[in-house]
Amino acid sequence: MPQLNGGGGDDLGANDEMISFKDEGEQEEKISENVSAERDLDDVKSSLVNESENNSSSSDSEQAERRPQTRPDSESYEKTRDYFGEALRRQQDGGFFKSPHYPGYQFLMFPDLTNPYLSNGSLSPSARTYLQMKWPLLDVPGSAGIKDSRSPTPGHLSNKVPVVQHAHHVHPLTPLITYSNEHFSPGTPPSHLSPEILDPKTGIPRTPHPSELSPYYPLSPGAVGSIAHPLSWFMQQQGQPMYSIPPGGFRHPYPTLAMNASMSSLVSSRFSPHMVTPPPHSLHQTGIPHPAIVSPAIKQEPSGDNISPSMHAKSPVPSKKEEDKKPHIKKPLNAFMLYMKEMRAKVVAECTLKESAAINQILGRRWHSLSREEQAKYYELARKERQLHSQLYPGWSARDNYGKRKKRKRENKPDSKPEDFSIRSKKQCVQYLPSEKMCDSPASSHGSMLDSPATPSAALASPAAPAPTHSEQAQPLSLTTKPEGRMHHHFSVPGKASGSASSSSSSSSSSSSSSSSQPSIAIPVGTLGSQSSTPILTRPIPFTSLHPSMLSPPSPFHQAALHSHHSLFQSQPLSLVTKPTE
DNA sequence: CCCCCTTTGAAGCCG
DNA sequence: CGGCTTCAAAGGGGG
Repeated sequence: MPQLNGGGGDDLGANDEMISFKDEGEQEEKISENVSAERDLDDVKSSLVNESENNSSSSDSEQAERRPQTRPDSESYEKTRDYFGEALRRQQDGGFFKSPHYPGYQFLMFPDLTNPYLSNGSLSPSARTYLQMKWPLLDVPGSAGIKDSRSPTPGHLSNKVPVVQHAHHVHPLTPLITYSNEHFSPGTPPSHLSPEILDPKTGIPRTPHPSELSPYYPLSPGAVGSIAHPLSWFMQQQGQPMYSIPPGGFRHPYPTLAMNASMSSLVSSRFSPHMVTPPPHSLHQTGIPHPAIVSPAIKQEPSGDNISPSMHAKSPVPSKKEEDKKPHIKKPLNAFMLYMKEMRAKVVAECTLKESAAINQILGRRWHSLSREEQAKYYELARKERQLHSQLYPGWSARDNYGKRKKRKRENKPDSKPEDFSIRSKKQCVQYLPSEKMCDSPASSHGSMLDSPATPSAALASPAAPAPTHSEQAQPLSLTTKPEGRMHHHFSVPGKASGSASSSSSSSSSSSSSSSSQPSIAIPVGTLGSQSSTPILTRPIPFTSLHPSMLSPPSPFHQAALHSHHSLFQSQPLSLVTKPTE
């Protein structure tokens, strides 16, 4: 949330833009450099591409770099191209945000299964598949095209969609939208809701039609707030409803927000009326006092009964019983996660790879390749989500989930014994990058747009607000993977970060961008070694398979840090290798 | 069966 | 205030 402040959470709009611009300018010292850097990147990339890409035509790869899409079909390419072109034009016109994103809002209404934030709400498998559809929607035209060919059309899916879950989504969303508005202070009356969305007649917020939505986006650069709505929809469509409220649970946390009804109607109309009905599992429909209270998970948390009164208080470490009872409220998704959700299916479809790790790498790359505008969208979405989340779950704090995760991933293991660590290390280094190589489109992508700065969002929310350019620069080299990324975890003790861990991690972290904890960047060998990462490729991917583009470095973005990182990268080019543990 | 892996970002915790 | 850690999604792979 602090970030919000920076961005001026409330007013996303114009200010954001301004800010973002500023950032860029401020960014470090050098805008000009950035530009040059971009060029370099392009060059580098192209060179890399050529080198790396044996199979795929270099030309393709190049193009791919410029376009976000990965291995799009020819059609998709063109579409994309057009799409971007339009975006550019619009930008030029003066509106950053004007670019039409997510044309497919229509799909938004997917029924989602359960509240995304609830752990319980896990999607059924079908749901997941379902998700795939989502991206097509979101996706830019190009992608959609692709999708069609390869995967079932969304429409089909939608049909398939189980009636079961969706109901939740619907309602939940509404709240999002409304809240998402500008600031939605908890107390904010519905009236504040963005006018755009509100129904003129009733004054009630209405769900934007897909068609309507898209327009909004482009329209108001300044009115970021307004955008929020669309975004929220967008998100949902992606697969999971952003904030779905437990079916029964809180249906009306904010009764005032009539949106629900309207929205639901929309959805229902699109999908099936049935959807509206609450699913059986809705646990506490009635019982829930606070919106914040979420129903316990249907699946995961059996106990799910109601949430103890304390819930909104957020008991940090309740007894087990309590924990069980407490619904697990998930963290709001950050920009990247949102992006992942959206794009994952696409990437998967394009690539043969199925492993999430590999896909995520690609996604990470793509993320960097996104234009700021695009990223900005996600940042905003994320911001809105956070806001919404906060409203929905006022008492919730991220810490509530600490320790809840199954096991804390890495660290937990018994601790930071060196042994453990070594173990872990073995896998880390592996690069999952898919052999498909093409899958990920390279970076520069819209590059053309890149110049334009400012990600509003960046300014707003994301601290990182990255300038894509930087990242790109780094990319080329980055073959490396991040070795250490998780290494620290080993060291650190699960419960609390162990000091030792920190130290070790620090090395990595240092390399890493400022904001991001993870060091995605390649670290100097020495450092790595300390961490132990042994780069063993557990799943070795043939080099050939790897594309440079895919490998892009992690997150360079972050302003100042970037530069430094940047240098690092160069110095240390690939680490694919890894070094043996210390 | 569960965790790991991987990505970025946000938030929390700790010093 | 800075650094480090945890968690969010996702799904094949591995133990």
